[in-house]
Amino acid sequence: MRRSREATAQSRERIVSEAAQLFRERGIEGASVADVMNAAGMTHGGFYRHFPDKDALVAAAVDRAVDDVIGQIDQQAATEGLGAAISAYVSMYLSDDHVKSPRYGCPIAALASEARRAPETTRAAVTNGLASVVERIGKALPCEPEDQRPAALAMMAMLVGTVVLARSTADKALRDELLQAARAQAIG
Amino acid sequence: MRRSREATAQSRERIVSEAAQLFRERGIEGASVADVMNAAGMTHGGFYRHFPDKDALVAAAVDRAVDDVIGQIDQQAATEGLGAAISAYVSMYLSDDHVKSPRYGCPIAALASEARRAPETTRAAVTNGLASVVERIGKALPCEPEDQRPAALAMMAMLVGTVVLARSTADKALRDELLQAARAQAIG
DNA sequence: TGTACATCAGTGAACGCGCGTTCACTGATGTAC
DNA sequence: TGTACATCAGTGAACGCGCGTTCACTGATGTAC
Repeated sequence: MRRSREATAQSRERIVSEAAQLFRERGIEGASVADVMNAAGMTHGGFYRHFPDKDALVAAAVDRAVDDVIGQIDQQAATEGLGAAISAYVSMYLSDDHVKSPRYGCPIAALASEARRAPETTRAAVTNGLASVVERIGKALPCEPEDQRPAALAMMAMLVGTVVLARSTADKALRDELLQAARAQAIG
Repeated sequence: MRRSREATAQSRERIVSEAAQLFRERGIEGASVADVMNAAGMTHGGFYRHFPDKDALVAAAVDRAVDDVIGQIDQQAATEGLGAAISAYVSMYLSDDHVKSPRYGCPIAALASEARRAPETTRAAVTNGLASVVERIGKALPCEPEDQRPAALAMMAMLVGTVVLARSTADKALRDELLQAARAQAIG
């Protein structure tokens, strides 16, 4: 049954949105096309009316996840200033909730090691997201302008590394220690 | 054809050794049992004479990779002291070679995001490796004893994060910037 | 030490399964007049 | 505005493929006497 243009656009929107969450939660290989379509309320066959293949969905989903994160930062920066927005971002990043729920969290921390073997479109989306966040962190750092970028890169590496390590270890105490150590370094 | 005890032990050794390399290079899901067995010079059927299933091989391979890394540090520490060993480790970690060749590099950076969804045995092997490296880094850091552990955790997070990010981005210039920023922060 | 037999490491075909993808089909939507 | 037809979003069965795993088989090794 053919759908209206609006309904078609909404379907695509649901597919991308669910994919952005499922890929972060289960990994790219861990979430199948059928999984995503079911989450979007459809069967798998219709997928190819929206995307040429799974790789195209992956790229769109990573783009979406990146846009969401950057959008949140920029929105808060517009009302409360960039410094407050970055502070909030770092606090969120190093929170228990973020470690526990990759679904709505940083796509880079969730997908980074799969991205290494992903097609160019996906790698480009990750690179773009990384560059955008680093740029905003840099501007918010209280140091000499020429030191902002390296400091922002090192900060981002520590954020990503902390969350990746906290998620990979089974030891709750070690997880807490990691988060606290990173907070001390990043905030205090 | 039955093999001698010695030949059997050598076969198992080759399987674990090749698995430790292939899993780091291609990921756990990216290297099949048949791939590992071929690399070890055998066909896939014989695998189950050595391991009950692939999960057991993954755990053994991660253990092996971790032991190799820790062994290198400890060996250098025995002759040149822990400080020199950790310095060399950090330099190696933040080198272009390490980013380019996960095959012989840090198993945590290579497998961390897959480890999150891996069985308990694999997670335990990763946790054990992380704890071992952090302990050694802590002892080598020139700060108050009570600050050594958090500083070591934050340092390890930055090392892992830098390499994970450098590997996931397609942008060579950004990769170089990441490594240089991390070196400046870690080494001084 | 030598012999007869049991063991088992490794082979290669076969299995079931889930995956990405294709396809014939349906029927509501969009378009042409 | 109404009608006739073409389009195409979504369904569900089917496909080929690679995976982890199983299994009958082979023949050298290990063991019992």
